[in-house]
Amino acid sequence: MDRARGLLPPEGIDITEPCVVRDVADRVGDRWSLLVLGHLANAPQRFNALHRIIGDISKQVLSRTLRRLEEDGFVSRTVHDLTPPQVEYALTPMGWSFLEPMRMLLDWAEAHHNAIVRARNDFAAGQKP
Amino acid sequence: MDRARGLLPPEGIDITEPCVVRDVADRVGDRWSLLVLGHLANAPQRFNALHRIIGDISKQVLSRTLRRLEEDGFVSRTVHDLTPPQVEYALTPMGWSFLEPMRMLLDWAEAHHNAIVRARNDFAAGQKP
DNA sequence: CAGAATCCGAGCCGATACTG
DNA sequence: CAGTATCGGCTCGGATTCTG
Repeated sequence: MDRARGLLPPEGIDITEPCVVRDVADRVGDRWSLLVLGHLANAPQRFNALHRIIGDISKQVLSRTLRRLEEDGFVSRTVHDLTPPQVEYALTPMGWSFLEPMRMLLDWAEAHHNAIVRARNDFAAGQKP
Repeated sequence: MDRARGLLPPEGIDITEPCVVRDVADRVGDRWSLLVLGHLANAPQRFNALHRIIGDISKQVLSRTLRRLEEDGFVSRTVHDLTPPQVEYALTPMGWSFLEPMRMLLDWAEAHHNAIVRARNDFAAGQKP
């Protein structure tokens, strides 16, 4: 796949600051963050709305996920003082800007998902017998 | 940041298959995989060469990281039967193709690293006192 | 409605020691 | 040279229960 290579600078990829990418991977590489960001990209949502939409996430984990995303500036949390209380989560400008590389990743994942599954099976077949 | 919004389809982001992106995030979201892929993008490397270049990774963890990347088809492993033995790791075509979205992510991470650190500090300042 | 408290199990990371 | 074996610690995810 030489065309892929053509997209790179002569020296390949420069990984001089692993700590930098770690800050992103730590936040976004977990089980639910990408999913939550994807849903907030469709529309701002309240807590239980997100909980219903995603379905198989516990409130505990959703709470932690949202707070971490808020902590790193991907998501904003605004409290409307009503009864019953309403808390709305939305993407910050930084959260919006992250959607572009995120979309690249999702597209790549979808395009290569079958290849990954096949590679896994081939590897297992080569090890077992 | 409406320009970011303009890059998206009307409905935002479609997260209909969370399991698909999980297959990628599971492999690439860990502590070392991106770093290893970045170095193999520069040149194929042998085990101890990678170990020296990366520096602060144990042989144990490097071994596991490489095997998982091999298992999912990002990396190839070829044994040259010599004394002393030589094992060369290189990117597969799929591994090469992954460099493009990966580069997007790295660029974004570098561009927003300071903003993330600032957001973290602001959040901590808002909670503590 | 929007969480917090608590406890559990799984998996990853790391260091050290050993092997063909 | 290129790993494996073993053990420990830590964090993450999940289920359950309780609160303002």
